[in-house]
Amino acid sequence: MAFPPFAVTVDLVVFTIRDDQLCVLTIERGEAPFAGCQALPGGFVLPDEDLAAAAARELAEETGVGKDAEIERVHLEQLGTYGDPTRDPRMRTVSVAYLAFAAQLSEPVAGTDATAAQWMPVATALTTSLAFDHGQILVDGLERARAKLEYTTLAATFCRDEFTIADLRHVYELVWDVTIDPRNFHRKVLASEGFVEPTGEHTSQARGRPAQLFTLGEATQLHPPIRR
Amino acid sequence: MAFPPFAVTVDLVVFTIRDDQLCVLTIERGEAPFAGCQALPGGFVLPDEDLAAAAARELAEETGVGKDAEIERVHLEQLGTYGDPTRDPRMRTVSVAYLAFAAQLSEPVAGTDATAAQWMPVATALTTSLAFDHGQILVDGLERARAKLEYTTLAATFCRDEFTIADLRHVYELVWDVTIDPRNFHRKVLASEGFVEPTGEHTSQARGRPAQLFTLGEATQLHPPIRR
DNA sequence: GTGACAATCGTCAACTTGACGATAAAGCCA
DNA sequence: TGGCTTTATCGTCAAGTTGACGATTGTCAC
Repeated sequence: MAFPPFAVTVDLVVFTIRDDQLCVLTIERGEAPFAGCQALPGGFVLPDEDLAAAAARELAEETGVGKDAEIERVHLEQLGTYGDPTRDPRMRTVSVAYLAFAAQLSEPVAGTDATAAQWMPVATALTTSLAFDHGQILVDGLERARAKLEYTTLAATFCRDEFTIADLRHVYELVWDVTIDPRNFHRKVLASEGFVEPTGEHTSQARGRPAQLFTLGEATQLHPPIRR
Repeated sequence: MAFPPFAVTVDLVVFTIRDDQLCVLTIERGEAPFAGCQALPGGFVLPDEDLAAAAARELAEETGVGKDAEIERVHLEQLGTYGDPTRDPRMRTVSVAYLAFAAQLSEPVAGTDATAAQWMPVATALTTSLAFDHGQILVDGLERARAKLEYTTLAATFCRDEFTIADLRHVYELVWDVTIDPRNFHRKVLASEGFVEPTGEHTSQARGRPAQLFTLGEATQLHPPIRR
C-alpha cells in the first residue's frame, strides 16, 4: 500500500520563570533553512518512538533535564500539530508541538544539533522572527499556558518543590501579565480544595514577615478556578 | 537529508444530535486491518494538502456536507495527534484527530473507502470496540466537546440556524448527560452577552407556549461560562 | 526601638447561583 | 366555551463568590 511519506518532528514550547520574567527556550539554528535564526527546540521523531517520548527526549537533550527527580517536576503536554505543506521548504513535514512548564532548571543548556540554546523572555520572543511557523506555535503555547493556569494547579510546576503563596501569585502575575491583589489571591488559593498543602515550615530570608511554605496538593483541577 | 518516513492520516470525531441522542459518525472498515470493524472516518493526508483541509475533505466525503452553506454551520477543530508506534500494524502512522460538531445533516452518508457509514449513539460507541486507538480518540473528543460547551457558544452549532432556548438546553443536557433547570438556564443564556440574538419570530407547532426563536450572536466565548 | 515590608486575617457591598414559585400562551378535549 | 396539560418566561430568595481595601502581625535594617 502506497502512502505519501511525511517527516514527523516534535517542537517544544518550554516555559520557565527566570529573573522575574516568563521565558521560553529557544535555540539558534545551525543549519539551513533558517540557519542562524532563532527557533524552538525540536527534532525528528525516531522510527519506533512514541510522540510524547520524542518530546521528552528532546526536552532532556536541550535542557539537561535528566532522569532524576527533575523530570518529574516538569509538565509536558501536547499542544497541537502543524502541517502546512509549505512550512518546511525541504520536505513535507508535520510537527507535533508540545508544551512544557518547568521550574528554574539547572542553568546548563546545550543542544545536540543546535548551535546554542537560551532562555529568551517571552516578550522578546514574541517580537522576534522565529524559524518556520514557530512564531505561531509560541503564540498558541502562550495562550494555552495562560488558560491552563485558570483551571489547573500547573502554576505550581513553575515553582520549586516548596513554595509560598506569594511565589505562586508571582507565577500568575508573570504569565498573565497582570497584578493580583495578594489578599484575595491568598484567600482563593486556600479555598481551592487540594491546591496546596502546608508543610508547617516558613521562609526565613527575605524582607517582611516570613511566609508559610506549601507543596502541591492532590488536586490537578481547581475548584473553583482562579479567573484571569 | 534522510528522515524516517511516516504515514500521516486524519481521523474525525463528528458529533451530531439525532433522535434525542448524541451520536458520532462511524464507518465499517472494508479492509484489513480491522476489516468489518467499526472505526472513525478518516484517511491519508495528501502530499500537498493542509491538515485542516484534509479533515474538511474527509468530512465532506463521509457526510456529504457539501460546498453549500452547510459547511459553514459545521465546527471543525483539531483535537490531538496520536502516534503510538504500534497503533497501526501496517506501517508507522501518525493520526491527527479532528473534532466536528454538526447540526442534523442531510441523512445521506456514504464513504468512498468505507463499506458503510452511520450515526452511532455515543453511549453505544463507548462500549463498542473500535479499530486502532479510535476508542481513546472518541473519549478524548467527547471530553473536549463537553468542556467546550462550558465556555464557548458551540452548542449552537448542534442546532439549526434558528433555535429556541429549549433546543439549546437540550444540547447541553444530551452532551453533558444531565438535566438542567429550564428557568435558570434561560436566565444564564440571556445573561451571556452575545450568545443568542432574538429573531422576533416564534415557534408554532409543538405543545406548550410558543418559544422565541434565536440565532447565534456575535460572541464565540461565553462570559460568564455555563458550568457543568 | 522605629520604620519598612510583606504575610495573613477581616469586612463589606455587589454580583452570581441554585432552588423553586408564579404567570403566560398555546393546543387538547369534552 | 371552559378546564387541563404543556412549555416558555419572569420573579424571588437565601447562600455562596468576588473585588476592593482596612487592620494586624512577624522580621529585618538601621
